[in-house]
Order: sequence, then structure tokens, then C-alpha cells
Amino acid sequence: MRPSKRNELVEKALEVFYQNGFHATGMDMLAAETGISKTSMYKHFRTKEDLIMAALCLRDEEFRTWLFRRMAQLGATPRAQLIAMFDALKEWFAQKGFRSCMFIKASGEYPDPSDPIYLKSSEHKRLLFDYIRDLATQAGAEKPDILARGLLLLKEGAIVTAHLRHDENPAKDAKAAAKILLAAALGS
Amino acid sequence: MRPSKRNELVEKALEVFYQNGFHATGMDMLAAETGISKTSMYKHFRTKEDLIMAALCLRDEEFRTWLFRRMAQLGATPRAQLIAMFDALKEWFAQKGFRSCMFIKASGEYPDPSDPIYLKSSEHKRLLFDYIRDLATQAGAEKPDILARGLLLLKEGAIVTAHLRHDENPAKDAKAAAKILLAAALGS
DNA sequence: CCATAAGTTTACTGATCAGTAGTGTTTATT
DNA sequence: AATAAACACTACTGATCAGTAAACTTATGG
Repeated sequence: MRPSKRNELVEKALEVFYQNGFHATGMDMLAAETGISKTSMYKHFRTKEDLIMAALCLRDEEFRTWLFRRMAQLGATPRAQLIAMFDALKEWFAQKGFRSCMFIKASGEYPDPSDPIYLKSSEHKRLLFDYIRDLATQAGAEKPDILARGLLLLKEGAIVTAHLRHDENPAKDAKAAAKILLAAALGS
Repeated sequence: MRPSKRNELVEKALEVFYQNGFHATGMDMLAAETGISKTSMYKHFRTKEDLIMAALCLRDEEFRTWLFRRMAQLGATPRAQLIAMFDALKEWFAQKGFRSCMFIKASGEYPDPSDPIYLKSSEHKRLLFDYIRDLATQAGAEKPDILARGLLLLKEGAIVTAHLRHDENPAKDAKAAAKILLAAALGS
């Protein structure tokens, strides 16, 4: 499979898994959606799980790249970037295909803690934490871990709530709460 | 089906759906787990979706009853009860069968906003909000809606994070952040 | 004790699941 | 133009999916 074809498959798989769920999406449906034959798919991904893992890896890269870049664009200082995370989230929630976090959903469908899919989801959240904690340190927090964990609780809560109410307002609420946490940690 | 048998089925379905996921759990597996024949199951639930809905309704009742009672036991004043929500969550996260929130998972597997399963999940969150907002009002908050939404963001974030890291510490982090939000809304 | 309802067993439907075999067709490289 | 890899097509496997039919057994209430 030419790299382009392979990428096309992974990108489409990512989209369909995200919109439809993992168990609910069959390989036949993916073959129909992409126009790529089942045989070709199985040439490059030994199992459905392998394809799911490839999609999750792509998503992990894409999402972190997008979020961190957007935070840097919207905020000049580390502190401003931490707040800008919630402006970026608001943009995400307002996108018409928004359906919560891919990794929250993946760990919901594959809840066994030894499952590679669960582990990848867990890793994604850890990578986000590492970055936010570094920003909290740069912002001068005395306890950057505590601050980062508090902000990320607001982030995860906003994602789940935006999905279940299908509006983007939770980002606004989370931003307001984040400002209070930041003021408490860094002084106003 | 005698009510006891019917309840037995719904309770077992609730447990297995929660642990295993919805699409991943077949009706045959439920029949095997409960010892109740498939025919009998379909006598009382026309479809799998009907059974899922019954399980979700039971969960909604049980969870809200448990949470609100535990908050009342652990907190004397409305303000103390709001903080006690996170102590109750910590107990929940530490239970060995804990696997995130049933309704977050349900809405992940049935993301269509017109699906009854999605709607029930949405309703559950709304009922929680109503109760927390009332407590915030009783606690004397100027903007009880804002306070309630902030606290619930922390709650949802803690649930998701506790699941993806499989430990109960997020409850502690959420409680610390909640105290800050409460102090900002009500004065320390 | 009898009638009725509740529940069981077995076997089935047609659809879909993940994954594979074998054969043909396109495409890029040389 | 020749060759080889990448790809598609059709058809298949055995398992499992949701849901049903028909006959049998058990328990309950009058």
C-alpha cells in the first residue's frame, strides 16, 4: 500500500471510529467508506485492534500538536497560555463534528487496564499533564502538580459536559473556574 | 416474569453493561450470566435497547440516591455537603469495580443526540446539576449556577481521570480545587 | 385440583462480525 | 516493454449478533 493510501485509511478510520464508536464500526463499513478493499486493509493492519491503535496514535499526535500550538497563539505568557487552553477547547467544542474525547471513549469501550487501547488512552492524558505541569512551573506556581491537575480536571469535565449537553458553554465555565484556581496559585 | 426475576435481570444487565460496555455485551452473554433464558428476557424487554434503558434508569436512581445521601451524611451545612461530594466520589473511585460513569460511557457508545440512551444520559447530568445548584443557593452563593457548574466540571473531570489513571487521587485534587471555588464564591 | 401465567429448552432466522484465499487488475519502476 | 509490487474483487470461513417459534415444565392463585 502506498503511504498515501495507508494514511487515507488511518485518517478515515479515525473519523469513523470517533463518530460511530469502535465496536459499532465494522471493518466492512470502513472498506465501504474508504473504497479500500478489506484485503488491502489487512495487508497493513494484522487486526482491527492494530488499526484502532494506529488511529489513536495519529489522534494523539494531532490533538496535542493542535492544542499546544493554539495555546501558544492565544496566550503570550505561560499563565496566559494556561487560560487560553479553555479558549482553544471552546473552539473545539463548537466544531460540528465534536463528539467528546476520543480517548475517554476508547477507554470506555476497552476498559481492561492491560489492553493496549486503554494504555494508549492513559498515555495521552499523561502527556497532556506533563506539558501543562511544565507551563505551571514556568508560570511560577509553588505546587505546579496541584495546579496542573486542577486545570486538567476542569478540562476533562468541560469535554464530557460539552458532549452531554452539546453546547460549548462548559468551556466558558471552565475558563472562569481556571482563573480562580490560577489566582489562588499565583496571586491575582 | 416475577418482579424479582425481572429485577435480577436488570441488575445483572446493569453490572455487565457497566463492566463490559454495551455493544460488547450480547444478549446471549446476559442470558448465560443470569441463567434467565433469552426467550424470557424478550418477554419483558422488546429489544436490547429497552433493556439498556431499564438499566440506565435503575442506575440513575441508585446513583443519585447514594450520592445525595452520602453528601448529607458527610456534611452538616449545604456548603459542607458540596465539599463532601468529593469525599463521596473518593469512596466510589476506591471501589474495586469502579469503571467511570455509566452515562459518560453510554453517551460515548450511542452519540446520536436523538437516541433515547443519549437523552437519558443527558437527563442524568441535568438532574445532578439541579440538586447541586439548589445546594449552592442554600449555601448563599450569589451566582449558584456558576458555582454549581464549576463544581460539576471538577466532578466529571475527577471521574474520567480516576478511570484513566485507575486511582482515587483525583477526588483529592478535585476537593482541593472545589474549596478554592467555594471560597471565591462564598468567602472563606 | 385445576387453570393460568411465568419460565425454560432447543432450534432456528438472516445479518453481521473479524479475518482469509485466490485470482485478477492497476501502477510505478526499470 | 517487462517486471513486480500494490491494490481490488468475489467468495468464503466460523463465530456471534439481535430476535423468534414452538413445545415443554414449573409455580402460583382461586
